[in-house]
Amino acid sequence: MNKHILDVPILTTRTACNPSIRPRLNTDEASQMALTFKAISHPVRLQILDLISQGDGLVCGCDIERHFDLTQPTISHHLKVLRDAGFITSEAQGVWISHKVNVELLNALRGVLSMMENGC
Amino acid sequence: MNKHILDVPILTTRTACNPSIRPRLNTDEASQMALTFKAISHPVRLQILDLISQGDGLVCGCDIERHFDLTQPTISHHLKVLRDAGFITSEAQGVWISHKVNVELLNALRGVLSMMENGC
DNA sequence: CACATATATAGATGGTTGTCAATATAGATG
DNA sequence: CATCTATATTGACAACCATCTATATATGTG
Repeated sequence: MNKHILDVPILTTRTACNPSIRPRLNTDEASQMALTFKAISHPVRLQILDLISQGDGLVCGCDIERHFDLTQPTISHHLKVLRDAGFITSEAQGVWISHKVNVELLNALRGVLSMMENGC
Repeated sequence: MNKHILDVPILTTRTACNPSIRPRLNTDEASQMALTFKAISHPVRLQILDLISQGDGLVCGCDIERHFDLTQPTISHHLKVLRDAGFITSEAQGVWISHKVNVELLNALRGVLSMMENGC
């Protein structure tokens, strides 16, 4: 039961240890998904997402900047990365712009991780 | 109800739009988590993880290489990244090394995403 | 023991990313 | 309208990353 599939006689010239596995993610899907994960693969962006998720749709850039030792353009850049990847939506409210988390995307990512757990 | 918290009189010199939000992730936690997400922020590594998750602990490197147009050292590198981040464990089984997915880590990541959804 | 196969390591290189300073835009208000 | 505040854009630079080629290690087999 703990033996490798190659313990079976090989007929082809090219060895095939476990020929039964097939990619479920095609290249395009995997690339898209990688871009999505990349957007939250930065400590500052994770913390920004953390902050925004607590704000009930009422968090502006200046609320965020206050928590970091980074310049305004850098925070603006990170917000853009999160927005472009679909993690947040931003809406102008007079002078400031309020941000909120896109719950659907986070939920979809949880589904992907779940698939990798089950193997099916 | 849809008004910003700054609609309240300001007493300090520095404006505070939404002073109530606080980071729940400290810098170390966020950095660690970012490294973890970074490991799956690459299309090839996502596809490798996908393949390994289907193999029931019986997938070797050669099973993986076959699915990509990449050299063996490159696949070996990606496997190392996944292993170092804790996504897979690898066990020598004679000539080959069989890989399996670390379900606990995937589950923990789902918990993080869940926290970002709820805001609590 | 010689050789084939699976995997790892080292070093080089081109591409991407995070950050900053400087500047621009645009809404609100005295 | 002049000014302040919030945000975006641009361009530069250093750090990091993915990939390759070449080579090494180690296990199994004739």
